[in-house]
Amino acid sequence: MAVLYHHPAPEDITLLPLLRAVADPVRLGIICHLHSLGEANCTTLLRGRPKSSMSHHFQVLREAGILQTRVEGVQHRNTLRLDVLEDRFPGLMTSILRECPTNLSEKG
Amino acid sequence: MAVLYHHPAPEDITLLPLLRAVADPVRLGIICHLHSLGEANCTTLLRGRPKSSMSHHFQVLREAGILQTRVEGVQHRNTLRLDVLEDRFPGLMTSILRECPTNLSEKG
DNA sequence: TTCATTGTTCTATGTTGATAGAACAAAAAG
DNA sequence: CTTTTTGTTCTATCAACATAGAACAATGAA
Repeated sequence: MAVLYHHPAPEDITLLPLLRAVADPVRLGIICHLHSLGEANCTTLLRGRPKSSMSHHFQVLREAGILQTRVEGVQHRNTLRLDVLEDRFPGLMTSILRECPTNLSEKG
Repeated sequence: MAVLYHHPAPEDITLLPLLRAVADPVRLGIICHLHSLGEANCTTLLRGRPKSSMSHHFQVLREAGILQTRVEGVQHRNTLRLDVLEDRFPGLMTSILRECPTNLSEKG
């Protein structure tokens, strides 16, 4: 897993890929959970889904510039890049996060 | 064309369909053009695309609550529902419209 | 009525992308 | 070294959706 993640620079984050990434129920869920948890690894957010699926979604979010991944031992910890996103597209993430269900623990 | 359009009520506009609708290059283009033109019919925004495709995209935008269509004679005039959207998802459309190319006439 | 314009509906096609199993890779623990 | 945990990569499959042609419907003009 000595994977070298590529996190796009702020200038390279563009609207369309970002909207595409966000326009998916699973990924929207990931975003909301990351927002409430602050940081989380892939396995934490599986809900019966296969790891390969989640890994895919994290990759999409990463390449869209929405989250960044930090390797710590065996785990890959993910965080939202809120500052960067707010700087790049003011108000966008805020308006999306506002729609997150308040009680995320209902399903885990 | 005595089509009865269904425009969802503000409460029935939900985030995921809205994001889905917006996460498409053609529809993003339509949105930007509508924003700069104020109002436009389908044919005005064709750029070599078949009418059926555009009609489809307008339908998606309409059902997502992004625009409303007003029939005037043979033409169907479309407008963004900015007030409703701003009320429902504050800041979202604003942050998207901010990314519209300033010179929309480059390609039409 | 006849024709032109506008846009929808129907249908088919093709492409993109989500899902998921299996094999693999890396790190830490035993 | 072996095992366990974590997550990626590869591959295949399936579903959703964009594209587009053709026929149709409605309005207005000639």
